[in-house]
Amino acid sequence: MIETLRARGLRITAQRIALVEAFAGDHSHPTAQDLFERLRPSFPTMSFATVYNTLDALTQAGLSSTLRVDGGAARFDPNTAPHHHAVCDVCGATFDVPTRSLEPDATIASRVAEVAPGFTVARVDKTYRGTCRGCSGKKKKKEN
Amino acid sequence: MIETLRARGLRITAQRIALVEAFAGDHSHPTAQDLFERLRPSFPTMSFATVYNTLDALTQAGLSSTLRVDGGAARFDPNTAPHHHAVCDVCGATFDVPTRSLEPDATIASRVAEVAPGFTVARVDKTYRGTCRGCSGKKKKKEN
DNA sequence: CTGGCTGCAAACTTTTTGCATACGC
DNA sequence: GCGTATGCAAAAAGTTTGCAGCCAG
Repeated sequence: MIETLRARGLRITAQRIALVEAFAGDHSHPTAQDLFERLRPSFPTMSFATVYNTLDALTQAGLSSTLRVDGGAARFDPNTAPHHHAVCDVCGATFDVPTRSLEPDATIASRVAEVAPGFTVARVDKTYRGTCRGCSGKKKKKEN
Repeated sequence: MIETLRARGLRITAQRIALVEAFAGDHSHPTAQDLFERLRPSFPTMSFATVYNTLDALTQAGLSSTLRVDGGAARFDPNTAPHHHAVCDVCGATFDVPTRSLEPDATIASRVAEVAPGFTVARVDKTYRGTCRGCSGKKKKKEN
């Protein structure tokens, strides 16, 4: 990841290394706040601006994507393999669900064409909504 | 829509009637701000609190759903028929794409089960990302 | 050395909340 | 009249921005 950033001509700072180390293997889809708090102990001066700046750089390099489900904070995802997401309606837990491809098939393309002529579908995002094991039986919080 | 609210024991105020009239047939997926500005001329005292309050009531009654794509404001959708969305990466235009059902099939259920044992999939949300007719050729704004 | 990066704080946007008042039922 | 909705304002939450100084290349 660091190497990719370097190859893009970006500067490799101690903060960026720390953020990449905290983020790269994290499949919990952390928010900017999560990462900020995780990094604070080692970098007491770390600021939100730097967290967002670095996540933005990673996103533009294709090393991270942004997840926006329900209200609240954006969640960042370092998984670069094609995948969709399963999100628990109760606790918000989010799981990666691998898939062969994010590319639309002909059926989708034609169905979209019916309602939006001239629209080119580049990618299909799917979110499976439901209830995770720990939350089954519990009530849904809020639709939002 | 009004009748459904009444049936739920909610009060039918002039503001709610106005909001429902402005919102019900709107397939542009307006934000709270959009609706607020549309209603302001007729209700100069209309407040955001009331807009959110009423949209929340509609959502809980199943008459509206909330769309969160990319950053920025939530977008509200009065379409209660099963459908997915096509969103333009450039201008953010959003189209409804009808579908037979939002329920997961067996393939999806088993794939989710592999990564999230005990997760019950209730509903599948799909977002087709791409470029609309007017924006083809133009650059993508921002990944977010 | 030099421009991109950082840290800080302040601004901004969107949404929520508290509370007194108004009004549908 | 009772109790829910409203309007207003202030606060909360998340993200962006401006700018002076720092440091990786």
